[in-house]
Amino acid sequence: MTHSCDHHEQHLHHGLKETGLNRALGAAERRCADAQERLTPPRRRVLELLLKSDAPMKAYDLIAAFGTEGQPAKPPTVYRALEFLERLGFAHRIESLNAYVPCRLEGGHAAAFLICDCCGEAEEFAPDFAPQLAVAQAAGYAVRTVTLEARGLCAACNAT
Amino acid sequence: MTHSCDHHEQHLHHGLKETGLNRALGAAERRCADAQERLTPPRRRVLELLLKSDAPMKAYDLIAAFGTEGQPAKPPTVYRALEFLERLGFAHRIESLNAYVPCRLEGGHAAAFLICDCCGEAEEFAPDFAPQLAVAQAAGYAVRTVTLEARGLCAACNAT
DNA sequence: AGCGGTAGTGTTATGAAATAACATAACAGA
DNA sequence: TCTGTTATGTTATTTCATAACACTACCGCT
Repeated sequence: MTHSCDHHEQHLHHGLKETGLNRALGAAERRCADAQERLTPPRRRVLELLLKSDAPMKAYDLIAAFGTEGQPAKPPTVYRALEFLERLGFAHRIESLNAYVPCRLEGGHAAAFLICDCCGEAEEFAPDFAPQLAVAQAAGYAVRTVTLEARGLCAACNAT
Repeated sequence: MTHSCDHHEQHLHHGLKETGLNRALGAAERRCADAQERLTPPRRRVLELLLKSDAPMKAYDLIAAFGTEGQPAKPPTVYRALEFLERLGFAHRIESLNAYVPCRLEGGHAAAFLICDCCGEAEEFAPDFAPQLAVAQAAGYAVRTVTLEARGLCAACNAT
């Protein structure tokens, strides 16, 4: 993912290294087992790439990075893995960027993001959708999923 | 826009007919004049198509419907018009659908939608983002725009 | 072990969404 | 009228996503 600022260093998510990565992948394995789902090699690989990344990744970034020797994946391979990861709550799609991030939160799975238009970072937070759900209820809607994307400048980029 | 249900009749937004359409376009003209902007023919045409539609329209729906004698527009024509309409607050993009709707609200311009996955209708509402903005503030984010999209079933589709 | 169903993958091709780049035209102000 | 700016027309390309179909791996059954 690109970023137009020059102070990328100060930012929060630096992609996981060995230890944290293995822990996260292990946790995913376990949650798959619990759900009677399989974290197959391509799915695991895509999750790994997302976890390693500092910022949201585009589908074609993942496609390019997929192979360990530089060979790209075929698009459906990655899109199918992303679909799975989203379904299990391991990843989220950021609609306004056409990009994907690994889920950084524990329990809940409604997705909400603070997205920095300068450095490209996307910070996930646990949203409180109470007022919006009240509106939905008043309108008779049965809500299945809610996503919220707030665009602006992160603290570091705003300071510069 | 497509819809999978068979009770499309009961729904709320039926696209504007002559009178309402002219009123809405006139209002847009006036707001442009106030803002020292120009509602040029292609911009006006795209806004007209959005206002007439029952449901969110895809960019290529607009491209196809643009010419009065069936000739399509060129993509940049429509995309530029949409960019303008969004900038002036006359239209919104629904990210999770890659589609556009005319703004149905008066004052505020943060966009929030209840989207029916069955019939394809998108109902705009005036969001109260207080809890989310509190989170943003705590994180030091300077928020520029917020969009919220709630997917589910509208009252009519849920009943069936 | 052998069988059959379901879920997952590989592959080719194509479709849908959006923009780059550059030429031309319309308009407002000096 | 000249000039800068904003908008449009046009060609081509890039980016994003999925359809369709053949093949394979795995699970539960008898």
